[in-house]
This record gives sequence, C-alpha cells and structure tokens, in this order.
Amino acid sequence: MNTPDDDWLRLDQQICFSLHAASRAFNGVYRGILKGLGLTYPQYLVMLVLWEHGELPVKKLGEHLRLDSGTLSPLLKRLEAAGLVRRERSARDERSVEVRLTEEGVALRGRALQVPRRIASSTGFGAEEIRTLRARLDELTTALDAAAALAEPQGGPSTAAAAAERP
Amino acid sequence: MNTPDDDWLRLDQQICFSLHAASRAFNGVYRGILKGLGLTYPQYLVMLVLWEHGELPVKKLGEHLRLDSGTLSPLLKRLEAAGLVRRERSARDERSVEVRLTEEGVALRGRALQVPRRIASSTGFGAEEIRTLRARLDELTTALDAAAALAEPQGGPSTAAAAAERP
DNA sequence: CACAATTCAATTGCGTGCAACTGAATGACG
DNA sequence: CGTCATTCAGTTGCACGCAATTGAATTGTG
Repeated sequence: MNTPDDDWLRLDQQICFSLHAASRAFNGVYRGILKGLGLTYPQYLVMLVLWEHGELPVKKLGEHLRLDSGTLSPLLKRLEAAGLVRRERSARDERSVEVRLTEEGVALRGRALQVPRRIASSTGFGAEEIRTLRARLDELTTALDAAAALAEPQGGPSTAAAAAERP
Repeated sequence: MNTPDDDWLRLDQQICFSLHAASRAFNGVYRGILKGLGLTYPQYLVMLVLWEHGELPVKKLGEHLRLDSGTLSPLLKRLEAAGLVRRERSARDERSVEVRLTEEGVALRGRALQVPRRIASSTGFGAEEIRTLRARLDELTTALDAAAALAEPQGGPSTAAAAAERP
C-alpha cells in the first residue's frame, strides 16, 4: 500500500514521462523519414514555417516555433551551409536578419510533401484523434507556459505576489 | 484554398509541433521547480526510478526510461559527483554497473515529494484528464516505436519485407 | 578447452534547447 | 541633441539524446 504522496509521485512520473517518451518517439520516426531529405526534425519544422510564410526575420521564426536565437542561429547556419536558405541583414533595421528560401529550399518542398502521410500512417491514429490530442497538448502548453511565467520571478507559484519588481 | 497535400502539411505540423512544444513547456516548468533540488528534469526521472526500485544496473535504468548508456553514463556521473548515487561494478557480472542511492540521495526524496503537486497545479488538469492524456500518449509512443523499428532495417516502411538480413 | 558472437558500459561526435552574456542598432526621453 | 534603455542576432557554456565505436566480460558453440 502507498501513502498519498507515493501515489502522486507515481502519477507524476506517468504524465511527464509519457510526454517525454512520446516526443522522443516522434523524433525518432521523423529522423528516419527525414534522413532522405538531409534534414533533422527541428530543421524540418523551420522549413515548414518558411514554406508557409516565405520570408521571415529570425525573431518571427522564433515566435512561431517558440525557439530563441541561441537555438536558431546555429541551426540556420547549417541550413544555409546546406544551400536551403539565405540570411541577409534587413535594410530597414540592421539588427534584424531576414531568412529567405533559396530555389533549392523551395524545391525541397516537393519532396517533403510525402512526409506527413508517412508520419500519419506511423501513428495509426485517425485525423479526428489527432485533432483532439493536439488540442489537449496545446491547452497543456498554454497552461504550463503561464505557470512558468508566474514561477519565474521568484520561488513559490502558490503565492502570486509576483508584481512590482522594478527599481 | 489549399491542395490536399497542403492540408496534410498543415495538420502534420500541428501534431508533431504541439507535442514538441508541450514537452519543452513541461521541461521548463520542471526546470524551475527542480532548481531548488539541484536536479535537471532527466536527472529527476532517474531519481524517480531509483526511489521506486532502490538499486538498479544501468541497463535496467535505461529500459525503464528508454535511454541508452550514451545518455545515462554522463548523467549518472553528474549525479555521483553531486553525491546522490554511487556506481559500483557488479561482482557477479563485471560488465554491469550497479547504481545505488546514497543516504543523501534517499534523503532528497523527502524534498521531492512536493514536486508532483506543484506540477499538477501548473497543468490545471484534473487527475482523470491526465490519465486519459497519458494513455493516448502511450499508445502513440508504442505505435511510433513499432513504426521506427520497421523502418530502420531499410528504406520503405510500406513494404514490410524486413526479415532475413543475416549473412 | 578454444574461439566466435553477444552483452554491457563508456566514449566520441553532432545537433538541439536554454540561460547568460556580448555587441550593434534602434527608440525613448529629457 | 545626447544619453539611456530596449531590441535583436550571435556566441558561449552546459546538459541531454542518439548514432557509432571501443573495449572488456560473458555466453554459446564446436
């Protein structure tokens, strides 16, 4: 028999670990399928955004993907070295860097069109199941991000006295 | 208007990206809460397994967590440097390394008992919702692992002639 | 018993992911 | 107009996560 604390420890392990494992499993399947395109999974996500929006500054790319420049800068350098994107400092704002697809990058989209079908068949899930799961995960992400934002200023997220930290 | 291929590309981005984002969001919340314990999120998962099973060889630890020695070896070295675990080569099988909690490692469990509650409150999800979500994610992981195993031997997962690869 | 195949942990190399910092460019404010 | 704060990309440092390899120990087989 377990104490209530033990039960919580167990349940906790299940949730966070299940998510962790599912994410890595997805990553593994993508790895195998994307190998033929010469892309990693995060690189594929970047290409998806670029295929959809065309040309974007690094900042906007980061907002779409929830990634910062610390992750994107080296990743984009690799995509540029692979000849898929170009990076050019914006003329209007010299701080900003525009990321733009090359012809090669645009052409890769044709070969990438088969990827989603192969992934979907790997999951064995139907479109409706996937939609539901996605919605739940997005709720979860929103809630977690909000909690992290609250917890960041100081230690305890229970006491929400997290304002007035300006000098 | 979009072609069916475009729709698939969109849907695909939603699923994989939602999972990716949720996993990182979880990671962020754990990072904040575990900072006080001096643990990272994967290190916390290792400690959870050890608190539950006591003493384990690296191999078994890897099976519980779906991680290999390439990830666990340096992680366990850090836990050892932090004084939470000891690693000793097994007497019966010199290849195996037993990972065992130190007194300090056992004591840390007391402080970790509050973690699950804080995480659960961060999600805003009820126990039942969490259970359902976990079950879906585990189904997903199982399906994806099976697909990856099929795809690994050669290129196409559609033709399942992936036997007889022995010389 | 000898020899080959297997198992196990560790190491190396690469690509994220994130915190912290740097440095340049821009904007705000007196 | 000049200073100060903010914004943006890049870099550094650290910790996974995984493929591939190494090397030692064990097991299986003849």
